Amino acid sequence: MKDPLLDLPGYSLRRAASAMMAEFAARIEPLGLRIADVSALLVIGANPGVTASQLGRALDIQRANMVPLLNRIEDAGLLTRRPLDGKSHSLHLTEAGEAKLAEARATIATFEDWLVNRVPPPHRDHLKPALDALWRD
Amino acid sequence: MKDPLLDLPGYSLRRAASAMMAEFAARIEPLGLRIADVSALLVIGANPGVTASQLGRALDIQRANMVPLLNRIEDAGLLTRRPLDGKSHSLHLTEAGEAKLAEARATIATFEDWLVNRVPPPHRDHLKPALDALWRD
DNA sequence: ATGGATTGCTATGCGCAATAGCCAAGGTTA
DNA sequence: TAACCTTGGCTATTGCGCATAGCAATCCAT
Repeated sequence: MKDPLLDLPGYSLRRAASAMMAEFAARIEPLGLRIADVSALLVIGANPGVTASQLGRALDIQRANMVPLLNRIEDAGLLTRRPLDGKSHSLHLTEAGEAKLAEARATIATFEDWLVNRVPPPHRDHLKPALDALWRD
Repeated sequence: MKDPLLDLPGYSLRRAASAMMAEFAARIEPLGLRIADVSALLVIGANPGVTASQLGRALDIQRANMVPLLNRIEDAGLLTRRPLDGKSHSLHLTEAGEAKLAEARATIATFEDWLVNRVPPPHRDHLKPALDALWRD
């Protein structure tokens, strides 16, 4: 069957992202985490005390959608919210959060290696710069 | 703020795909179509008479999810379902469907050019092969 | 002819994102 | 200081894409 979609870079991007997200979600699920959780843990871990809105801006997640995300990882005992000035809250990982983050980092490293190694060597080093040009301003 | 995500090719892939899909959805929305609709129209247009399940396999969309998709473009008068053998249906574009597909193709061409040209020339030709390696078997 | 596979479908749920609106707290300007 | 606008966190709702489970009818292979 003819498939005109196979000529479209945009379609390749869509399918590749979908496949890789499914793979990563499967690898991170045993840790009890979702993809969005992992991204939040990484940023909080690298920036203890960030506020929820700062985190949302970094992840490009709306304020409204940060709420259930932070609730979930707080309920899991990975995160504490501390009132900062009566309006903002600062976010910090608990010890369990730090431990979970360490596990996640190992999973991420393995996954990223696996992903990059799927790309044939001649193209490998071009993938990330090309992708970054598509979304970073 | 430190952002460890920016070093991860997988994250770049996720963000790039999200950004490009949003852009394409915005460009195709004036035609009254969604991204999934366009992919279906393209494949049906190139393969008149395909069955719904063949189409679903090409697009990697579950049978169950094909139903509302095909209903929608049929209700829009773009598609006819013809009984093929009492079990399968063959799919054909109507004249309106062909016309809409022609419009969509123009939008797609413009979009794909725009997308590819966002990638700096040194990386440009590597993007699609790299992406294809991530999802095509 | 029987059993297994396929087709199209309903129903339902999940994950992620978007919008509109609310209230309290901060910042800015008159 | 008072009025104003903005920001932060939140609720509630919606949409989209995708997944699973199950069903009835049909086709196919042994």
